[in-house]
Amino acid sequence: MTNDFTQISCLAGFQGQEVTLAGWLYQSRSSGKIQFLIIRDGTGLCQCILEKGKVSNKLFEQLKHLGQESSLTVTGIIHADERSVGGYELVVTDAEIISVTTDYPITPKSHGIDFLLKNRHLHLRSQRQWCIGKIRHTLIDAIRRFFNDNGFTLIDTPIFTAMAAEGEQTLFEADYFGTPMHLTQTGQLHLEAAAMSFGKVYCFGPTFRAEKSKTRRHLTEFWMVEPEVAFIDLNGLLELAENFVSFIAAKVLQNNKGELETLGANITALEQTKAPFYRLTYTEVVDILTSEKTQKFLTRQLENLQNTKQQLETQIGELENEQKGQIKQWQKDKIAAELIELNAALAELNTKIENNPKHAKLATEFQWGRDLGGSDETIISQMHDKPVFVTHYPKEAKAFYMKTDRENDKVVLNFDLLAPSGFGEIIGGSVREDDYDLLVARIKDYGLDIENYQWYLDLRKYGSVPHGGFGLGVERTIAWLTGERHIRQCIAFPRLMDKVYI
RNA sequence: UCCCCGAUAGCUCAACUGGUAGAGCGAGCGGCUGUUAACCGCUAGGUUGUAGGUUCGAGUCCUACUCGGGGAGCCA
Repeated sequence: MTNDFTQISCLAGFQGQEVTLAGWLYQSRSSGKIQFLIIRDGTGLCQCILEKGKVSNKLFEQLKHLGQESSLTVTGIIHADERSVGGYELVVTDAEIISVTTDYPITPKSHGIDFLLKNRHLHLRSQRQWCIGKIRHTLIDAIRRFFNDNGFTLIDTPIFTAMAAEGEQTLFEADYFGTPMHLTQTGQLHLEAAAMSFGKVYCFGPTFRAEKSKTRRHLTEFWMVEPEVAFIDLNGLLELAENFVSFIAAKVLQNNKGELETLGANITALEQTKAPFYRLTYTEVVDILTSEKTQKFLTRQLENLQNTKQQLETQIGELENEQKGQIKQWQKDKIAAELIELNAALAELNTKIENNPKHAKLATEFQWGRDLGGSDETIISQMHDKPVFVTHYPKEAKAFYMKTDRENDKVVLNFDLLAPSGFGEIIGGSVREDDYDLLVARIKDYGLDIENYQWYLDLRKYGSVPHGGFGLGVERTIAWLTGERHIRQCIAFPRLMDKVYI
C-alpha cells in the first residue's frame, strides 16, 4: 500500500502533477466554499485546498466535519505557494477518509506539561516532538558514523551488572534469580576490557541512575554513548571529544536546519561549535568563580534580569489596562492568553533573580576540593560562547577509576565538557588508573568490595596500558542543540525520578 | 530529602477584601471562496483534588492528606 503514496517531504519534485498523500488531519479551517486541510504524513505538513464544486458535495461536507487526527488519503495537484506551510499546497480533486476521529484530546491551543505527558502517546504527533525526534535520529546516526569512520568497534556492554562505577546510592536494584543485581550506570568498566582487545571501542545504550534529582537535566533512564581508547592521554581525549562534538553538531545543522528553526534553536551559536574548544583546569575555574570578574558578571546579569523584569511588568500592566477597556470579548481573551504567557515568563525570571545572589554566594565561597555544583557549571558555561573543557578535578570529588595525575597527586586526569550559554555538562570523561596497586588502594578507599573488581584489576595485570574515554548524554546534548528547556522532551517516553507516565 | 507555588468545565485560565461559577479553545449546529492557533452567531458542558474545621454563609480562611509544577543537593 505504502508505495503508491507520495511523501510530503518530496513534493518539490511533483509540481503541477497529481499525487496522493496518506496521512492524518493536523488542522483544518473552513471558509464557506473553501476549506484548508493541513495534512501530516510523518515526513512533513502540507496544506490541502478544497474548493466547493471541485469535489462532490457529499465529500465536501464530510471533510468539513472531519475531526483533528482523522486519517485519510488526499489526491490533487501540487502547486508551489509561499502562503502554505512547507511551501507547497495540494488542490484536492479527491479524498478518502480512512478513520474518523472525534474529540482528539490535544488541541492546537496551549496545554500543561502534566496533561501532555499523560498523553505522550498522542503528543508525539505534535510538530515540536516530531522535530525533536528527527533531530535525535540525526544525532544518533552521526554519533555512530563518527566512531565507525574513525576506527572504533562497537561493543554492546551488559545492562545487568554486579558492580558499581558511579556511586552505590544511585543504583537501581534488580532481583536476578534471587541474586541482587543492578541496572548499569555505565558500560565503561566492561568497555575497558574490550579496549584491550580492539584498541578503540564504543558502546551505546540506555543507562540507569537512581539519583534523587528532580531537575530539568535529569532522567532515571537515559542514553549514553561511551568511547574508550587504549594508548591515549588526557590531551588525546580532549581532542577526540571536541572533534566528536563538532562533528555531531555540524551533522544536525546540516540535516535538520528546518527543525532547529521551528524549535527556535540558536543556530548562529551552534555554528560556532568548532574545535578547538576552551580549556580550563578545575583550579582555574575555582579562581574564576571566586574572582571579582565573576561577581561583576553576576551583578550585571542580575541588573539585566531586573531590567527585563521591569519591562515585562510594564507590558503586563498595559495589557491589564487594555483588558479593562471597552473591547470585544474575544480580544479580552486573547489578552488573557498573552498574560498567562507573560506571567509564566515573569515567574521564571523571578526564580533566576532569586537564585542569582545564592549562586554568587556559592561561587565566592567556593573552596578548592569540592565538586562543581550545577550553579557553578552554569556560571562558567554562561561566560563562554563555545563548549568548555574543565580538567584536573580534585581526587576526592571523583570516581575511583580515574587516574591520579603523577605531577600532582591531589587531582585526577579527568574532564567535563560544559555546553555553552548555560546548558551545563554534556560529557564526563577521564584517563583511567592503569597502575594495579594504586587502583587497589582507590577501590579500598571508596569502601567498595574488592572481590567484585577482580576481573577489572586483571586488566592492570596483563599488559596494562594508558587508556581512557568519556560518556556523552544523548538527551542533554539534544536539549543543548535544540534549546529545549527540559530534558524530558528530548526522549520519546521519559522516565523521571518520581513519575513514569506511559 | 528540603524549600516555594499550585489544584475551578475535556484543555488553558478568570471570580476584588468570604455572599451561591465565568470566558476562550475543544465538541455540536449555522454563516463566510485564501485561511495561517482564522473569524462571526447560537447550543450543550461544573458536588471547585480528598477529608475535616471556622462561619448565618467557603472556590475563597484554617488543618491534614493526595497529586502536580518550579528550585536546591548529586550527576550524563
